[in-house]
Amino acid sequence: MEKVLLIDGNSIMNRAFYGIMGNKMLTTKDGKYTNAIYGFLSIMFKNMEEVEPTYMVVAFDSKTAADVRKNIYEGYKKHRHGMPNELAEQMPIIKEILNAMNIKVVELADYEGDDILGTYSKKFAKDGKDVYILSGDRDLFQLIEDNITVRIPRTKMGKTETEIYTKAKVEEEYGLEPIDLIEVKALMGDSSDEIPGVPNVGPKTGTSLIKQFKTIDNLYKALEEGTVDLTSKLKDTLIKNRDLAELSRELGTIKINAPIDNLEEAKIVDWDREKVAEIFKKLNFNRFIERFGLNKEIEAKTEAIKINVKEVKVEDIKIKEKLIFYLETRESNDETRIIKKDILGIGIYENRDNIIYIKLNGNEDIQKLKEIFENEKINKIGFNIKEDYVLLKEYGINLKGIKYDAEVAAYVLNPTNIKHNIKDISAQYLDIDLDELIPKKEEIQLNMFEQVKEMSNKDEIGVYVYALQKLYELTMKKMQEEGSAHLFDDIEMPLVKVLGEMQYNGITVNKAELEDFGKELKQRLNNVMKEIYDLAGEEFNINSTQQLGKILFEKLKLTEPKKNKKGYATDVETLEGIKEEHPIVEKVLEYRSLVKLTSTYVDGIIPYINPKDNKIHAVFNQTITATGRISCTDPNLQNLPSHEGEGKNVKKAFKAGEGNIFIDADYSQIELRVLAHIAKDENMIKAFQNDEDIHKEVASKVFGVPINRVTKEQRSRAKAVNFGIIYGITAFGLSQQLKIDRKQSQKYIDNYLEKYKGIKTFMDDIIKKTEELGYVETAFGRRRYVPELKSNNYMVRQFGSRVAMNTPIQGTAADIMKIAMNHAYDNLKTINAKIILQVHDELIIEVKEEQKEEAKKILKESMEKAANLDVPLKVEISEAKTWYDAK
DNA sequence: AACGTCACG
DNA sequence: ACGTACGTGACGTTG
Repeated sequence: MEKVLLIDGNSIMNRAFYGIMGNKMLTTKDGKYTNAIYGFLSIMFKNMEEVEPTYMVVAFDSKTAADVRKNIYEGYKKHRHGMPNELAEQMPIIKEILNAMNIKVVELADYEGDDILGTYSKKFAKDGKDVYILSGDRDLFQLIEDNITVRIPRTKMGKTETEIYTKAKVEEEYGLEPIDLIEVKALMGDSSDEIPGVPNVGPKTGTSLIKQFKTIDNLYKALEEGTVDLTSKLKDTLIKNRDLAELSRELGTIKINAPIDNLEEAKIVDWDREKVAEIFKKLNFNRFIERFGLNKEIEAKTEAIKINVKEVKVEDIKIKEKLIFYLETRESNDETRIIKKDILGIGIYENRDNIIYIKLNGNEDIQKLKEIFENEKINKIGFNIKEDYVLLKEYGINLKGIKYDAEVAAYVLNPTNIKHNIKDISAQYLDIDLDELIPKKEEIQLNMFEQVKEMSNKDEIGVYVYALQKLYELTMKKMQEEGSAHLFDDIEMPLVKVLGEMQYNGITVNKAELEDFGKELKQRLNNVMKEIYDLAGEEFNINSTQQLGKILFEKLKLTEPKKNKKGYATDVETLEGIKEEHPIVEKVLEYRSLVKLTSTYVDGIIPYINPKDNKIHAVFNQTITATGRISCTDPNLQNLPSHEGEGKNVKKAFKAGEGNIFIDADYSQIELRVLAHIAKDENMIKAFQNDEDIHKEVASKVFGVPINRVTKEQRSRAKAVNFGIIYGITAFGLSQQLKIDRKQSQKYIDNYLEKYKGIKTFMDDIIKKTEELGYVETAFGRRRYVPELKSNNYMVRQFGSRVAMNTPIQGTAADIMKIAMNHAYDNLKTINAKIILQVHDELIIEVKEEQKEEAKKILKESMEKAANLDVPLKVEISEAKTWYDAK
């Protein structure tokens, strides 16, 4: 007899997610969860082997399926929380796999998975087939008949077993026929689905009633006739709750009338093996690939895109309009270099049939490409071109015509993606595993006879330029579709060379001065350390928060703060709170600030001073932050001390070169101005148009005092509120910041949003919009996806809404600064002034003293005209010989 | 590798 | 009843 396997998709995915593969969280290379998919397939394959079906259906709940029963009874599955994201993201993939296997997947708007299975099972059974239902849910037992069985997977000692429920087994276990289970459930209810049932009737009473009366209709008929021998209490409850019983029966009855006609569609046919192989490969399901012999399909696919790389001599290269290139490099130990790499060769994509590799033997060969690199008309297309720019600059070559950078493109498409190499980006956007296209190195060596030594990776480089070309086509199109082409072409790509310049230019640091400062700090550090040991009565590692916590809170018994996750909290805030209790606390704070200074800002920075030019060439990253800001590393010059008295001295060692001077330009209140503009808030726009002190202005409105009566204290509180607004304010956050109670801070917020109505509207609207679209945008079309807003975790959702509020503000400000940098770079070229640093709203250039006035004018104008907002952009300018003195 | 801490906008 | 302001990078300790 023909056999039918019906699978409860949601139930089995759930089982697989939570239990069956639970101990190891399987993920793909890019961190996507696959454990439920893997578990589902394992269970499915096992059951296919055991059942040997000729028909198969997998049923899933549609999003709105439960609504039908909810309309009957609003409590139905009311508190059922949605599946966790880690599981939800696996659902579309399992469906994709089933489709590739040509297994019938059914999802119907008004029917839950159970109803679909119910309908199929009855229809197939009527057709004379043996039906096997695979589910983790015992509710399905009501469907069991002579030729319908239910199979429940169970884990036992790490092994998956199947429990088989036939009609006989149900009768043995429940003492009832399967169909009777509907009636029992109607009486006893079901807490997991939130089916009410009759109060005080549990499985025992329910079962015995149904054994006696068979159905609840019979039961009630008997009750009406008074021919029942039950306790009066039970009789009363049953009579009183007849509605509930009948309602529960309706809810708990699996429907068998879903609109399904064509059973033949469920007939098993061959897989689309190529598709299945591709998906398994992507998911790293190597055991399944092995088991089903899918290697052939995978090999066939990679064979189809085999890449032939031709080696060409540098003299023979001719490039007309675009250079799609990838530099082959090797680590260099030369301490005087900025990019510590040597160029070994270059890969160039001419067309699909001409993928070229050129071996470059030293500077002489590299210079032969100078004309091409410096020809502005030849569009440069590459990967992480900023580094190429600096590297080539060290070879005396000015890379021009930078058109497209795949890393930057990937960043524009999704700034929260943390992929920064061509392999990962290709895997993501092209669905190609570059490693598979690169021939194994051993093979090369076999064919290379004696030239093993200077072995080049020509094939690898060839694969990279092949991928580059593909990425170029695909991502440019994608950016156009998404409306971010302008951001990419006119803001991000021109910025590549500016950031390269900044790194190449560097900033002069007086090493001796910094070392002297370090010596002084270390002496003081020693003294403070001894004092702490004295006060503690023992030596310990003050850097260890654990040891420090023990000393402070166990040995010295200082008031223990509530804050502790793993041990005691010992951060500034906590220590400030117990400063009065013991003199050691103040010493610890001093120690901390001295350690920070020496380790991060003196000892941490000195190794980065280039011995050849006495400069630090910090790296400015363009593809890191979620909002579009630039970040800085090796070392980070964007967080040198500048508020705290002592630490500021570090900046004294940062000096303009001989005969030069720094010009420091600062955007005044750029984020609040951006907020005023995008929120179109009348009051705030007016304040900026009149060039008023915005914090004072806000204080006046929030505290209801005339502007000339605002106290310092009020202004400073208003300033904190302004910051809070930008971050996506919470009453708690503000209360912490201002050390006031929540009610008070809530009042400030309410007042603020009452006075600045436009901002209130903006905040509400942007959250709604972000939720709808799944992403939020800056004024220049930079997108940030905010999946957090769809989380089932309240905290995560709250975070998502703050992100939705903050990103357009911080991000638009970042966009404006980038535009300003591009303009400044272009406009300052004529007077040979160099941009050397950017600190988010601050830009520092270095220029010959004679040209400082002109430089100031150009810089100020470039920044103030960067964007045309409803409020003016204001820039404050200063000049100084050291960074310390700037501002 | 993750956490705590602290420096910046 | 829960645990919160946004965005970074670097250091040292600890597992």
